[in-house]
Amino acid sequence: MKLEILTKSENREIQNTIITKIRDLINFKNLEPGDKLPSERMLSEKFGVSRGNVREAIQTLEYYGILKTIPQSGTFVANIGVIAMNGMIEDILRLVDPDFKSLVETRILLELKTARLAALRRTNVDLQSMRNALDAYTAKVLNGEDAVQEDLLFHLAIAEASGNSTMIRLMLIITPGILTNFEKYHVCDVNQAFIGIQEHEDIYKAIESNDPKLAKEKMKVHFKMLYQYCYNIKD
Amino acid sequence: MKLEILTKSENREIQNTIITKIRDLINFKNLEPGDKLPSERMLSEKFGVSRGNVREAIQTLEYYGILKTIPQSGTFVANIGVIAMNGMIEDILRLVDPDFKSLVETRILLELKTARLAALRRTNVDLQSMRNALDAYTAKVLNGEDAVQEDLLFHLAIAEASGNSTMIRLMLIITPGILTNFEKYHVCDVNQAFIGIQEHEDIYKAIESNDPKLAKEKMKVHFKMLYQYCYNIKD
DNA sequence: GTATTAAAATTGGTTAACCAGATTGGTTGG
DNA sequence: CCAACCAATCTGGTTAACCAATTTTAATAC
Repeated sequence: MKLEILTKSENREIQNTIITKIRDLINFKNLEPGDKLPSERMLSEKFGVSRGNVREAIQTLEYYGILKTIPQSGTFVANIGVIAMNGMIEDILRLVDPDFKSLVETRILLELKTARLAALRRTNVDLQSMRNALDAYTAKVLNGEDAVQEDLLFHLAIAEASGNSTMIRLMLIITPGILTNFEKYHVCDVNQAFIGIQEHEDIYKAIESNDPKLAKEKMKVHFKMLYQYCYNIKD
Repeated sequence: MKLEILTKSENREIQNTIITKIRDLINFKNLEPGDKLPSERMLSEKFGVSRGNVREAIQTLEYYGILKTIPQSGTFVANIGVIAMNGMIEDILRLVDPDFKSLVETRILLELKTARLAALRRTNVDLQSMRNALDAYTAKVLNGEDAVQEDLLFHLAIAEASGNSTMIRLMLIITPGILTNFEKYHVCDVNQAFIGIQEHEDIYKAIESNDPKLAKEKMKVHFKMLYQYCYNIKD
């Protein structure tokens, strides 16, 4: 049998076809929540793909809460109806690699909220880790060095201080895409870094003094440049 | 050798220890962005765990953009510095299963925004799929049936109409947790469903007439109950 | 005929062996 | 002395065989 290395997108295409087939199977067989899917081996044979591929597709659907596998027992349709399932799978299949614009738009949305929440909920420990990140950032900028990492850490510290575990998780999820695109489009500018010091200080002070409105406002100012830049990128 | 089935949390604990060890290794060996990690086989031997566990940990770190593996070549430290890396890994290790409160808080945040964006960007196709979901929802409610699925589809259709692929992705990611907790806490109430029809109609009309402010406002009304309910849950 | 129990088949999970491409080091021909 | 080439080795990716727990089936005792 011929073996070949699959690119990410090729592999994804296979996953999507398998997901489609699993969906069709559930619909055709009228499987209801709680019903058992055929075993991985049967599916791999029926679909003409390796069992590994089937497992991967199942894991994806499990990630989005559509299937539920129980060890030594089977894979089951989760407790959401067929209608919701079909709708969600449709969206999952349509998922594309995120574009820069949507990433920035989402990041700004998230961070305006985390800044606000941080001002309401920050503990002294949160405040200290924000202070540390901020000091490290300032030191590097004043020394003329690149400080993207310290910048990132400051923003993550704010997310931590927001006390919202889901938002932290979402921030971490979108961070790789943000970093990649920052590099690609050379967003970071040395000039901006200097301005950034004051902007960061303003945000910090607002959060320190428990002023949610001001914190959000200062974060908005901080993102103004980025916002404009992002909306000037060609679609 | 004894084999045993690991629970999800046990497996996660192993992953976290391996991630920690990889982080320590990078720090101790002063690996810089672009440097190559030892091979999976060497790591599995050095850490005393199976190669599969090592691969899983590497995949996690790759998911968050910290490592980058190239087939038939090796695993490399991604192009983010050690400082950012340490900060991010710390957050990743701290990640916990999301609590209901943070999920709802985040969902409301996201949906207020998607409603607004949908009012600005919706195409006629978007409008039609929203209409379909809405009609299905109304029909079921009027028939006295449970309509949680149709409700979900309507909200997903709005997210689609927002034209922001990242927000769609994040919505899908938090949806399983939302559904699980809705069941657990019996959030959905038949009384609310009737009110929901009008609220959904209001949101739809606002998006149809390209009124972002109104769309956000109507979405806020729609979430008012949920918001209060969520803040009354014990921490 | 029914309940009980044991054995056989089926399940998802795991692992060790294997694959082809990439890398590396040394060798050879110019 | 250097460039080109080749074979040995190392890499992540893949697969087939294996494991234990479960479920089903069949046989047996009552």
